[in-house]
Amino acid sequence: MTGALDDRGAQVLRHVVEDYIETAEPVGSRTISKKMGQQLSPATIRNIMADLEEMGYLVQPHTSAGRVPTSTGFRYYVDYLLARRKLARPERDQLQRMAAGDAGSTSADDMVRQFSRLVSSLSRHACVVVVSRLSSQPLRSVNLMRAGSGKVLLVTVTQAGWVEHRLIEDETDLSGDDLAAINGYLNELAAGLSLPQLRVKILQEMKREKARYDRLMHRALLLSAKALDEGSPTEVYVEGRANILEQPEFAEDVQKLKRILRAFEEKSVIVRLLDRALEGEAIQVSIGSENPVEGLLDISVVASGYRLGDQTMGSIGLIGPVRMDYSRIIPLVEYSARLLSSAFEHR
Amino acid sequence: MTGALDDRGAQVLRHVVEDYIETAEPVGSRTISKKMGQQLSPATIRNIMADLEEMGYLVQPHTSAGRVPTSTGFRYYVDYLLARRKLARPERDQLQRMAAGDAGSTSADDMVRQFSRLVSSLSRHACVVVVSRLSSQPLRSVNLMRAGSGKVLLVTVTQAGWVEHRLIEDETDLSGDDLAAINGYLNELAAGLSLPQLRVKILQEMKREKARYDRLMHRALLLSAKALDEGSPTEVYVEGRANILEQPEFAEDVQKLKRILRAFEEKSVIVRLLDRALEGEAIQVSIGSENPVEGLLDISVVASGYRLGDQTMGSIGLIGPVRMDYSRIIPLVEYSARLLSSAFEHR
DNA sequence: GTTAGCACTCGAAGTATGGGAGTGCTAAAA
DNA sequence: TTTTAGCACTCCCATACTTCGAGTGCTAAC
Repeated sequence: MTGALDDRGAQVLRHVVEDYIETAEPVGSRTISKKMGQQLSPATIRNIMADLEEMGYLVQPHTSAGRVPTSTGFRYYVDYLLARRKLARPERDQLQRMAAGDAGSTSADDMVRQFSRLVSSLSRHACVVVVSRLSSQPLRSVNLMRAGSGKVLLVTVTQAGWVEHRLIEDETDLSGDDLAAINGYLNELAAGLSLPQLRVKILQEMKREKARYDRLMHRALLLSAKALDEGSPTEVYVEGRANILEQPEFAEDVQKLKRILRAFEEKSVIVRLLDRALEGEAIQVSIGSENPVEGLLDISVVASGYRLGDQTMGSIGLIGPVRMDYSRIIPLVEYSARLLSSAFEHR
Repeated sequence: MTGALDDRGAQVLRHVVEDYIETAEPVGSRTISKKMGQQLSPATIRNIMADLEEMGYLVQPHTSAGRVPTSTGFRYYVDYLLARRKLARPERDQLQRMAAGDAGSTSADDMVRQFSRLVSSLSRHACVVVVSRLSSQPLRSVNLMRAGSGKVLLVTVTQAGWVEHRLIEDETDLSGDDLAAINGYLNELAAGLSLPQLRVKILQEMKREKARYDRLMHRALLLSAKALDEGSPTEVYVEGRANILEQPEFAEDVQKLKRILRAFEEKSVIVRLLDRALEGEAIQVSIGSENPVEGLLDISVVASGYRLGDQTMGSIGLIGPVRMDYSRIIPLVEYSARLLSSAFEHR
């Protein structure tokens, strides 16, 4: 199976894929012949298609139906045949406005949510944004606040504007003045560090402070160390789930639909779908059976990491049917990822 | 239409509703006759059912099919015929553990999310929790933090443990010491007040400070006043959307399904569905056509407000098909609302 | 190597057909 | 007067059968 393709075979495959993307129906030889300007008769096309089938790029749902591309077929198309369309001007403008314009007064959180919603509506697929390496970002400020008797809240703000808070249990209540003093001290320590770095620093300081017997500061360090042990959770934003319903292939088969929507309820599954994209910055396309979640054979994921500074910080992806319009979706995701990167950069 | 029901009619209606809830199929006279211990023959039941139909409590999908309760029928059932089952012990225990046990170390946010998820899985419907009157809660502490050049973050923690933050634009950068001073001052002002109250107080103070020409404090007040102008957003938690798919009546009709899932994407729609429950503490049942969102004729909402202190703070609701098991769902929602109230009380 | 021609396949859509669940009505029984 | 047995009737549903057409594979001619 799966031999090399000559140019003609490739062109036929391309047309089959593109027609199938458009119509969601099996494609016949006559259609392809027409699409190729009748250089070749349907009969010839049939021969070529039979070859393509033998090589594993196409299948027939049943004898005497047209052909449908397999995952392998789509993969070949995406890797070698795809004519990348540039993103349309108005879409680019919309995205840019959303990513940059609001940056001023919107929290990072809201910005991502709105951005993801826009991408989902532009693509007419479900859009997922994962924010995962929060803890590796350098901090802008750190603050302990009172949050009830026996409880203190540690609020951290990263330089990119992500706010995070965690509750710490603490038997002895600290006075407002104490907290203020601690905060001053903590912020000095934290300047420019990431959370794990801060944690290390705090542990070092604790040894020194122990010697100095400054009870208050020791207490501060103890508290923060406790909070930082946990590590940051991964944030996941999903918008446009309902777009899945627009796909004719799912509207017919409620079982598939169920599986997919159930999967969307579980954060961890979504993260798993996208986490390959976290590796690098390049765009990742997982087609049908290729994707890392078993049981979701009917969906594709187009995702890309985005970075902050010099490391990837999360990923943005579109989830739709295998039959998605990659030539439009891939540039869209690429551009969106780049925009996200720069939006965080310029905060 | 819609006359009074004698006892026999009511009993028949009750059985029709209950059977329909169980089977999702039109109910015939023979079935009812059996259910009632054959005190009455099918023929008699038929007469009664014909009456019930005339009064608007039942309909026939077509001649020679059984009957299905109308919204009016369900309404009558809920108002007068419902035998309220008590919540099963293990379910109560689970809920209690979730609401109380975690209260210590979990943020209010997470607690609500997990609680809602549990309620959804117990009920096998979609569970929504709305947190809307955040701003009326008394504050525990307030804090300004640096959040980038020209930006300051105002973090507020309410006594019930809700954390909120808002970004404020601010041209001149304040030093750490300045912020500390401001925070001390703000916290003194804020003690025991709710956000709007704090806002009023700040505006008062601004007048006085102007006279005193204390530039720093004036600046602090200006910042906070700006942030507080906006009012708190309403938080919405939805869990278990996919449960909708389990209902046979929706699995068949993809159009309905689409409408419902689309509605779930829009926060404002969900809030609208539940906001009747915000009025008081009593349980609210909106059946089919009764519910405030047009176009969602096939779903029912069972919701109840929950309170913090002496006023309702939000609501919790279950959303499912009209044919939901009210006798189980109503006590579940009631109990959940009460638990939420007390969970917030004891923070 | 390409193509016209043709028999063949198979699903989709349309058309009987019988069975059954359930009804309404009537007339007799209680 | 209320209840019930009896019965004709209605209409959905499942099944089977037919037709239609899109599309194929193969063969033989170009």
